[in-house]
Amino acid sequence: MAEQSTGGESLLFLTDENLRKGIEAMFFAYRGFTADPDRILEDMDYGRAHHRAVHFINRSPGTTVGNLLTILGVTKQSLNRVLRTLFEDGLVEARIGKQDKRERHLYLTDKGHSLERALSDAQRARMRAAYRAAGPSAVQGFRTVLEAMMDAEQRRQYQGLKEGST
Amino acid sequence: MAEQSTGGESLLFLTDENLRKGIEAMFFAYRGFTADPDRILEDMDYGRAHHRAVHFINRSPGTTVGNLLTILGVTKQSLNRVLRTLFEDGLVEARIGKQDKRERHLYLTDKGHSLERALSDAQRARMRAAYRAAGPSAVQGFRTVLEAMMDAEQRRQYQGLKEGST
DNA sequence: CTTGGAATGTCAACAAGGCTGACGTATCTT
DNA sequence: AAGATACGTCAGCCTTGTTGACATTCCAAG
Repeated sequence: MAEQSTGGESLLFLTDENLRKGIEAMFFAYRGFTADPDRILEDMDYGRAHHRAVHFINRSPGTTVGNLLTILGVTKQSLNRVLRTLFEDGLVEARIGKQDKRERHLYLTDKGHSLERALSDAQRARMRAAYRAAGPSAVQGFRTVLEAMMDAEQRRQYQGLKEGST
Repeated sequence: MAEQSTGGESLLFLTDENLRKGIEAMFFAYRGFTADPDRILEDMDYGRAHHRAVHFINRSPGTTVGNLLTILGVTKQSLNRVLRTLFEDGLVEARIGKQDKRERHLYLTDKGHSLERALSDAQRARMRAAYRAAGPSAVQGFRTVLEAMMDAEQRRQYQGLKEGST
C-alpha cells in the first residue's frame, strides 16, 4: 500500500506540476462539495456552521458540547451561538448527563432529523454521482489520499468515528 | 442500496455508509489541506482570500481582474479589498492592458513570488507526503473523484488551466 | 464542608471576508 | 453620440470565527 517500489519505479506523479493540480482539484472540488447544502441552508437563514453541528450530532447522538468543540475545532462561544439557534428552532435538544450533570448530551429532534436528511441527501447525491463516475478503485484511492492528507489528530477523530457502533 | 446489479459488479462502494465516510474525509482532509498555509498567513495579517488571489495570479500571470473574479467566485468588492492590500504591500502589480486599456493585468512582484513560494511549498509538502504514502494509482483515483465532484463550470475552469501552455 | 478544577453558558467586543446596492470613470464598440 | 464593459469605491450588512471576563454547576480531593 505504502511504497510500491522506491526502486526504479516512476515517481512522475510527485512532480510539482502534479501536486499543483491536486491542490487546485481540492479547491474546486470542495466548492462543489459544499454547494448543494449551502443552497438549502441559505433558504432558512442557516450556514455551514449549522450544517456541521447537525451532521456530527446526527452521527454521534448524545455527544457532549465538549466533544463537538474538539471535532469542529472552533471556540465554545462560536459553537454556542450556533447551538442556541438550533435549540430555539427546535432542531436539537440537550439532555443533562446522568453520570455527570454538567454535561449536555445533544440529540436531533424529528425536525432536526428532517433537516439533516435534506442536507445529507443533497451531499450524498453528488458524492454518489462522483463515486459512480469514478469507479470503486478510484474511490479507494480517493479515500487513501484524503486520509494521508489529514493531521494526525484529525485522522484519529475520523477513524475513531469510522465504524463507531454499527 | 441504489442498484445492486448494473452488470454484476459489486456496487457496495456506493452504500450510504461509504458515502458518509467520503463526506467526512473531505471535511477533515480540507482542514489539513489549508492548515499549513493558514499558519504562515496569520503571521502576516493575511487570510485565505489573499492566498487564493496570489495562487491564481502566480498560475496565470497577466490575468485580469475579471478573470480572477470568475475563478474565485466572489464579488468584485470582496476581491478588491484583498487586491488593494496586496498592491499596497507590494506583492502584486497591475499593468494596464495594451489592447484594452480598461483591463488591469495582474502580476506578482518578487516579493509576491516569495510569499507564493512559501505558501505553496508548505501546501505541496503535505500533498507530496500524502501522494507518496498513497501511491500513484491512489492518486489517479483521488483526482478522478475530485473532478467528478466539481460543478461543470468549475471543472471547465480547472481543466482549462490544467495544461495551460506547457 | 470547603475548595479547586472541569464543563458549560453568556456577555461584550472585534476582525475577516463574504454579500448587495449605488455610483463614478475610463475605455471600447457600435 | 450612446451604450456597454472593466474596474474601483463607498457604505452597510451578515456569518462565523476570535479573546477576554465572568457566572454557574457539579465532581472530587482535602
